[in-house]
Amino acid sequence: MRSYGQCCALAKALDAIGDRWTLLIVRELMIREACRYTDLKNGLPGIATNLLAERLNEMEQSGLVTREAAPPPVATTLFRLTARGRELEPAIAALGRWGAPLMGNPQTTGDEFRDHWVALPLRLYVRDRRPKDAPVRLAIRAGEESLTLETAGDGSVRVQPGTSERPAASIQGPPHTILALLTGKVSLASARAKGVRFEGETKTLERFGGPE
Amino acid sequence: MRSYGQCCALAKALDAIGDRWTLLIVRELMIREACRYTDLKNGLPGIATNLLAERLNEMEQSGLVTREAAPPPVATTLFRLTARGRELEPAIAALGRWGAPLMGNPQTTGDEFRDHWVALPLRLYVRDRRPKDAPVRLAIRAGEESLTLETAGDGSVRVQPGTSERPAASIQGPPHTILALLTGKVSLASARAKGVRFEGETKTLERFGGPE
DNA sequence: CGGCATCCACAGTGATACTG
DNA sequence: CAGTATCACTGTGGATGCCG
Repeated sequence: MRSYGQCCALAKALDAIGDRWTLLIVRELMIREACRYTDLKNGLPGIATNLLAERLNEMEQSGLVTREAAPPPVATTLFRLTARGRELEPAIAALGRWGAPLMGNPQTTGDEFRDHWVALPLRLYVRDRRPKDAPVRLAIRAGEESLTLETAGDGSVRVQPGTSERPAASIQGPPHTILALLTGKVSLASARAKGVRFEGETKTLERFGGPE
Repeated sequence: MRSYGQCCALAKALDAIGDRWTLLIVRELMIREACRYTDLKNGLPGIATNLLAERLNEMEQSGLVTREAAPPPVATTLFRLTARGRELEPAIAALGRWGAPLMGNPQTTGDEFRDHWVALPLRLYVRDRRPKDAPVRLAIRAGEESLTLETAGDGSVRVQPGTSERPAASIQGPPHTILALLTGKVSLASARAKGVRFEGETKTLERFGGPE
């Protein structure tokens, strides 16, 4: 994109990440840590393959992304965010908070949905209300996506792709109902009515909540 | 712009404000409160007039901006942010923080600069370290722009365009040196060496600082 | 002068096809 | 799998014109 050519921090940020698709690529890499080209393409429905390639090159140039050749078992290139790229998290959180009211039901809007997208709001909005208690691990199966949520000890939670070993509890169901349950927007009873299956100590659930 | 068509809060936010120039228009309105078309055009060097008109229409449609006919002394349309538009402040702050390291010296980069732009970082980054003390008003003349900075009582500061009545102190000089002085990045002595003139109680200055 | 609308050259985008 | 190539289309920037 053309630079705005303005000596302003916001304009400079937009010069770097204001291009179409760029912030969504950051979103994918923030969720998945290391991605193959094809993972990115699947996680970004609607992107043209030439644009994805072009953006990845630009983002590598500007120090947001690194490209590494994975050893034989994988034998492909992996894309990762750099530290500088991960520093976009507060901006993405703020934009996501602002954009949340604009989301409609994907059934009626026809919007694309990917189960793994729920990892981002989980990471950004779910708080550990008792950070000093013993750490807890939660197994989540949101749609077809398996995630592990664990308390980080500072009030935040870590969300990793994959299944967990010996979780304190497990939740399975539609992604956005799981999110609503863990941020305290719906009760366990009404989440169950919407298809959520919860196994384990109920009071594990009380440990989690939304912001503030 | 085309919608991403994704059921994701970030994608929805970008659908609304991801267009080129849109966030910079929000920046202008956040600094100036009420703007004429021409004020916006002057504050956004490089924008084509048709694009400014088009963006303002889109932003009015999507509820970010209102247009009001000012009464006879002014006799022109004024553009303002709606409450929803002002809610973008955290996102703009986060992006600005991220973009700040990318700013170079406008002398060498050839970037455009407007004195009033400094009001945004002043408002976002300058903190009142003793919110419980009596409120204080500071007269600032950054380049050719007159601003009033006053403590809000909650640790933040308000920054308004225009001159102040009976300020506790006054600062005059190059915009970014004034910003560096008020966020505590440079001492009064070295700010003076860079062309800042400060009048009033020196300890007024100690009341202010950057984030954290 | 303030607030656009119109026109044009060109850069960015999206769909598809093709390749090592 | 990880792209590159092609091409129609849309968005952008610059200039200019119009109207109260």
